[in-house]
Amino acid sequence: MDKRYNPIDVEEKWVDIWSKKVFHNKDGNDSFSLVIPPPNVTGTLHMGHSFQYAIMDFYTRYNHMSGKRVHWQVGADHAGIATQLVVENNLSKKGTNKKEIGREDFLDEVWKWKDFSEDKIQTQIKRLGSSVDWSKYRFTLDDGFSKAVNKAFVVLYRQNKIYRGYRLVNWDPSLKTAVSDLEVVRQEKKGLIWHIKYPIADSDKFVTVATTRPETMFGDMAIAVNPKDSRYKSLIGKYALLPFINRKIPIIGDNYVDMDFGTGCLKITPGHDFSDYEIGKKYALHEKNEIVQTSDDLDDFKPINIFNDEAWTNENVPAPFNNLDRFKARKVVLEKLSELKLLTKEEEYDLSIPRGERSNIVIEPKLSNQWYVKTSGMAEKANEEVRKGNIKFHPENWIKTYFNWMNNIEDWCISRQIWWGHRIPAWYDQNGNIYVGENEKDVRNHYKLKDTDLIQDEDVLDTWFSSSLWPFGSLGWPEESKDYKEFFPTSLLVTGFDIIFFWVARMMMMSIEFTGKIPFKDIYVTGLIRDENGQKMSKSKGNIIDPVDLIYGITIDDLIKKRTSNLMQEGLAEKIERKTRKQFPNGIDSYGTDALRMTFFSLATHTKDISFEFGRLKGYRNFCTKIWNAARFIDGYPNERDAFVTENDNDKWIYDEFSKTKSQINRNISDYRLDFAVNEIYEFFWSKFCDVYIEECKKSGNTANLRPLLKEIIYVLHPFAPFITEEISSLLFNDRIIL
RNA sequence: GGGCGAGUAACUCAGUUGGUUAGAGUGUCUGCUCGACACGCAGGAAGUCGGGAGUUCGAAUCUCUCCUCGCCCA
Repeated sequence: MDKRYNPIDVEEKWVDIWSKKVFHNKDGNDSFSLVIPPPNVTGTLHMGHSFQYAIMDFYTRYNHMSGKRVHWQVGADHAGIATQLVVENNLSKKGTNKKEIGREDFLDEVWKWKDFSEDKIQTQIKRLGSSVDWSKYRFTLDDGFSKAVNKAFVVLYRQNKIYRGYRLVNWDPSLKTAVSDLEVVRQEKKGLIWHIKYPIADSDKFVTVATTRPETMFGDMAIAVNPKDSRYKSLIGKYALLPFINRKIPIIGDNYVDMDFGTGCLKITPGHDFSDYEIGKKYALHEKNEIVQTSDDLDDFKPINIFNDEAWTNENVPAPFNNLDRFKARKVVLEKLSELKLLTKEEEYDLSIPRGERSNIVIEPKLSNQWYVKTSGMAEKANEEVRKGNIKFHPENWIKTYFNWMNNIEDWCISRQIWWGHRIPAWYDQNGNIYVGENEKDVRNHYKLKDTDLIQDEDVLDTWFSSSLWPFGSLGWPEESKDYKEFFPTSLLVTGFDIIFFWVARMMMMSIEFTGKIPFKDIYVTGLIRDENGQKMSKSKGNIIDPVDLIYGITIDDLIKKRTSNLMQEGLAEKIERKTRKQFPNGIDSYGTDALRMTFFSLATHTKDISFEFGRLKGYRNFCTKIWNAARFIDGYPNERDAFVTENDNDKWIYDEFSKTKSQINRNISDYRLDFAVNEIYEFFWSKFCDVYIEECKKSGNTANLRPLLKEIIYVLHPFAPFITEEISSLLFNDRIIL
């Protein structure tokens, strides 16, 4: 054995063996299963993935060693918008775009990218030693999974739990698709609010509204005031005239209006604001002969839309305001209002601007036809399981976050106007009638259509719709497959708190809906890995660390190359280079996978933000070397006995300590506290086994117990550090820990 | 506005549910090339546990309050 543990060769040897192996334990009594949160095929894996996979691998190996039948389901997610964007960027670098090459060729490009990315991801998962079952690999767009997705859609539709609706959605004008509430991020920003005078019809008076979005005035359909507001009480029932277009809009009284906000008069633009939409609906606002009217019949409600798909003003907006983008339109409106002396005030105001999480462009509420999942009933069933304790969060405090969202859940918009994804299994005839079925043949059968021309919906499903089926879909549902029967519900889900709403909650709802069972019993919620200063790792900050570079090490020049390539912003490269050189003057050392894993475990505390720390990584590399050297020392003694025999006080003491350590570790593992567990084994191995027991053995010459004890310890250590323990086991004991 | 969380050694963090002198890793200081290991060994320094008040025999831990930061939802 080498004097210093050299992880790379050892690890590559076991990676090769394990990636061909099926970790199963066919004859085990109990079963333990978990599904990988399928990584997006957008590129490569990051620290967060490695972190979670280390934890999943820990539990898989641990349960495997305790004799259970284990199954860790592996796969990848097509990640609709995200992947499509990557490929679109690649195309634009080549000087073309998706429109130019068309839907079919574009999808070919995406599939090529998927293969490329998938290959990298698989190599990475293997390199971490992950004990997944590669023979069961699934992709969310593979044939079987797509069947599950279609089936789910059709079943929900036929139970009236999916519907198509024309309403206001979050529209991303650059991607030209609807996105869900969760995909919109709010940005706090100082902005302006304007006071605008609208003439009152048949009068020489004015009413002044305050708005942050003057450009939407062409979509105004009412002015609302609080009925208790003495300033405006008398105006209720009268009409205002919309400047420039002279549309007559009613002044309505509604308690919704906050008297202290702005002027106390609110312009109501149902086609371009979510709250206004609700008010517009309440009064069923609709325009007839340039006059907006109210009604008691909801069917009359007809909001006015003033933007096209790219959020440029459309034909409902007169010249000179039409055919302008929103920001230009605002400018022109303000200028003209000012000329007419209708702009009375402009003041600073704190804005909360909605932006697309992927595109970063300002989201525009837009009226459109979309598909929705009715969530309220499903949410209630999921909540019930959580309340009863059948599904547990660890740390349990996340239950609050979960309920906070679930109790206010809204219907889920699941259609996206993109190309990469599961095409919505709905067809239309020439009259616009909707037919839903798993495929066209199924549709024709089910609806008894013969030669009717049918056109399939152009849209695809939200990626999270398919992901929500992952725990059972990946195991074979809707087929009653062997894996589904054996491993569903799964035992454990390991995932980040950031996708509790996106994914965890939705899996719960869908799983109960389709299988009648919960998808998992325990949820191990992890924090997010950040850099050493607690900063989020990102390309633009130039602080990304690739887990592979911690395993193999990387030179400073290569690291800089990695961090500064494909930067979106000019001038950033120099800054990143300076920072990187300062932090890693000599590049990054090789630490090996076991050290990285144990570092992750020690960082898996109950905190949300996890600062990734090199000091700790170094500490666990030292620990690996310590393990190696202890084994090397013990290897110098002959094999005298197979089992530990207590012969003296030293033996008794260490064996006691060992038992205590084991039971403590087992407790920590079932409590999902791997940080405690890894401390426990570290402390035992170093301070007790090495510093005291081995030293005493040396002194007394009673060394016969060293080998058998080491063997026992190596087994406890294995889920923490699988590579080094397996290597020592084969070197010293000619024995495989994982069979 | 509602909710959640953080503030403990120079740095990054634990503190397993109120119990002896508050812990770890890294860093730092002193001394060690002594037969496993300098990625080591032996020893050491280092903390008003964000501030204040309270409950208690006893508080980093419970209560109140204030300050500073962060996240999520509207």
